[in-house]
Amino acid sequence: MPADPAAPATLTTTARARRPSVTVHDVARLAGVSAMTVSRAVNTPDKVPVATRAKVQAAVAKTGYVPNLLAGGLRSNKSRLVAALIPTLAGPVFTETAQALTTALNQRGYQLMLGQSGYDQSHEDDLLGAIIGRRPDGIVLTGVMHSAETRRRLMAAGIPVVETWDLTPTPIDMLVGFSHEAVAQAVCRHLHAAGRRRLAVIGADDERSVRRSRAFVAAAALLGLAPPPVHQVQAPTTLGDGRAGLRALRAARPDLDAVFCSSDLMALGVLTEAQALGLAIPGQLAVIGFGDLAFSCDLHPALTTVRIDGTRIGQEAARCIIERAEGRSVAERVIDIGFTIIERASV
Amino acid sequence: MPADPAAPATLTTTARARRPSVTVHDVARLAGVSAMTVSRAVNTPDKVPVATRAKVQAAVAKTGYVPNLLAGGLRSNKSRLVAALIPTLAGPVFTETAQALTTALNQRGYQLMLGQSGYDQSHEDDLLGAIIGRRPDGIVLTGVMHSAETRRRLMAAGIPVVETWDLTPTPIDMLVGFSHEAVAQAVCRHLHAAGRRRLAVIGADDERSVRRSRAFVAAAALLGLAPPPVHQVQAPTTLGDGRAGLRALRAARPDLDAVFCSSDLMALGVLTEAQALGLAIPGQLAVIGFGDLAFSCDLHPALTTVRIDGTRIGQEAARCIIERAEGRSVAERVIDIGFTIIERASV
DNA sequence: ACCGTTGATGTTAACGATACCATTTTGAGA
DNA sequence: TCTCAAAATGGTATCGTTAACATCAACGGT
Repeated sequence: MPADPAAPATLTTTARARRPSVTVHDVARLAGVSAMTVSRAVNTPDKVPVATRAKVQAAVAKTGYVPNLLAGGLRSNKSRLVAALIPTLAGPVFTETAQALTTALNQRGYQLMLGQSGYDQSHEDDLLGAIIGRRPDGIVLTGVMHSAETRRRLMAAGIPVVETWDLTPTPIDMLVGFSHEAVAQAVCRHLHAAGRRRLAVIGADDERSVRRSRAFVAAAALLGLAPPPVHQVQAPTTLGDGRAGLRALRAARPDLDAVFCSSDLMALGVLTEAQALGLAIPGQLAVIGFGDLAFSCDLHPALTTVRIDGTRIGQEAARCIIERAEGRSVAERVIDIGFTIIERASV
Repeated sequence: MPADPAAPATLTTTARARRPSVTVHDVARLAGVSAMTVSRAVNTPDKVPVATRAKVQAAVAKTGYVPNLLAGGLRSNKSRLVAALIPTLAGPVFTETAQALTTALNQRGYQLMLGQSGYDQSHEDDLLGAIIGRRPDGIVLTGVMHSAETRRRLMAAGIPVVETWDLTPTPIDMLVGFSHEAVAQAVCRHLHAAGRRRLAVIGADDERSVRRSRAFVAAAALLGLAPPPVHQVQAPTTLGDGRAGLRALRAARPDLDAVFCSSDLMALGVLTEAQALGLAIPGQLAVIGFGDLAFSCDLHPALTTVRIDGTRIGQEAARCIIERAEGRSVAERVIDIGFTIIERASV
């Protein structure tokens, strides 16, 4: 016997039925006011007398009304959406910024939309189209290296843009970051001041890390030191890369006395390898990392590293975007948040 | 001399001017077709003959047209947006899933919207309102513990929901996860089989970690072992928590021979503290973690841990949501992805 | 030559909110 | 009591797209 086609559809997950949603008009009717008043009571409660506001709120509660932000955004040209384009979520570096960004935006009623550009450039344009199509009130980018095409579209879209984690004299629009060259210089001087002379670098192959490595080598030359060998690995960096890096560097130069690692994770790798090798730190080898991840202060020995205030980057970026989204102008288009060398036990 | 007020406004970031955007109609006019044909050529190229498609594509390229997805979403009731609610981005645990989710969704033309609920419950409802207001095609939740109010609103909204990282016989809608109880049991048996008898736990105070700790204690009882002491710390867990945890546990029970840590980060803390204390691992103490983070295989000694395939969780969740968003039904509403104990050197 | 089918395209209206302007009510001051 | 500005509220049109339906041409089969 065939199943009765008139039987009620099984409850197991059928296609989403278009359910008639509750609109401002439904609420308005129930509250005995106009749709416009409902809109005002919901979005700008201050502009509505308490009595009216109460009526509307009661109606909202009773109907379970949730404003359709697609409709509102379309009409008002304000989506309350902010997009962030990051290379990857895998590295721990950007999570702090993403976290701060999300929190700061949510507090002000904005949502964060996440896009991962990857370290390759191929899909960046598709992604950008999908993002611009949603008419975000702002876009946060990581880094400053972008294809000419990307820059052009971004500027053409007229959306506020904040570039982060880097510094450039020619930002697309706004910028919150710091100088990777200055970091490398400071680290090199710090190691030199600590009496280290035979330096080396373990860096990644992403744009910003490469610039740190290069600036480190240049700074060493300026200090009259032997050119530090650079061991370069593929981003995102891992603990294993640090271990392998130390092995490789020591194979070439057994007398190294300091290593600058492009991430704390790799520095932990160096610490680990040193322990396995029975190498004393900082006695025989100084190690300095980059990023000051949460765990770095608790390592043994505690890791000396460069602290970047990723939270502040996220907060400032959010502030810039919100200012602009709400029609105010931003005085400082370029914010250099600097960095700090945190001296612990590994140097 | 005061600045001339009549000088052209400085270019520094004024409020965003409403710029007349390019619409389907502009493209249609240029291509000599109707708006509807443009829409079809853009969204369902297969349904349009090549000649027409070419005309439209040329016009799109010339005008720089970017479809307004707010408008499209409003009309078609398909936003191509998926929201993810996670406790925090800070812990490394969920990043793998978020990464996989983003990638899988982007590939199919969906965007991920991120919301951080925090470990407190207070703002969860505001956040939920903002999310539902955007009419996402799906919502991905972390964990299954949600307020009755949250569950009610979610079900009322009629949006496909995937709960992740946990198992329950009564999901809101769909679920991709594994049993924390089963993990704890397996770990306990594993340690027992390795000859360990005086076990302990360092766990976090979040719902899922607490259940692992409890199940571990229950499993120990079943094996006739002394009740393992549980050291509980606040989520998100850190390396320092692991160090402090080991110190605290050893102060109470100096003869411990195995510790189950609720995260690899804490396990690394235990390893670090053991090294500082001169405790041999695994000789004097076995350590097993949870999560199999990227670094765990490269530690010294390499960390034995429980691998959860976070990437697979993200991919399956994306698949479930997309299936439903595109009107198909999902056969398996509950997917148990299981777990694996990765045996390395620390047990 | 006729008819029904398929494929290509166009027309109209609607999704749900808010900007803009018009109207009504309120209340302070003369 | 009257006037007038400010406050409160309402009506209408519109944001840009696509669902739904309508139209028309092309074509194969009888």
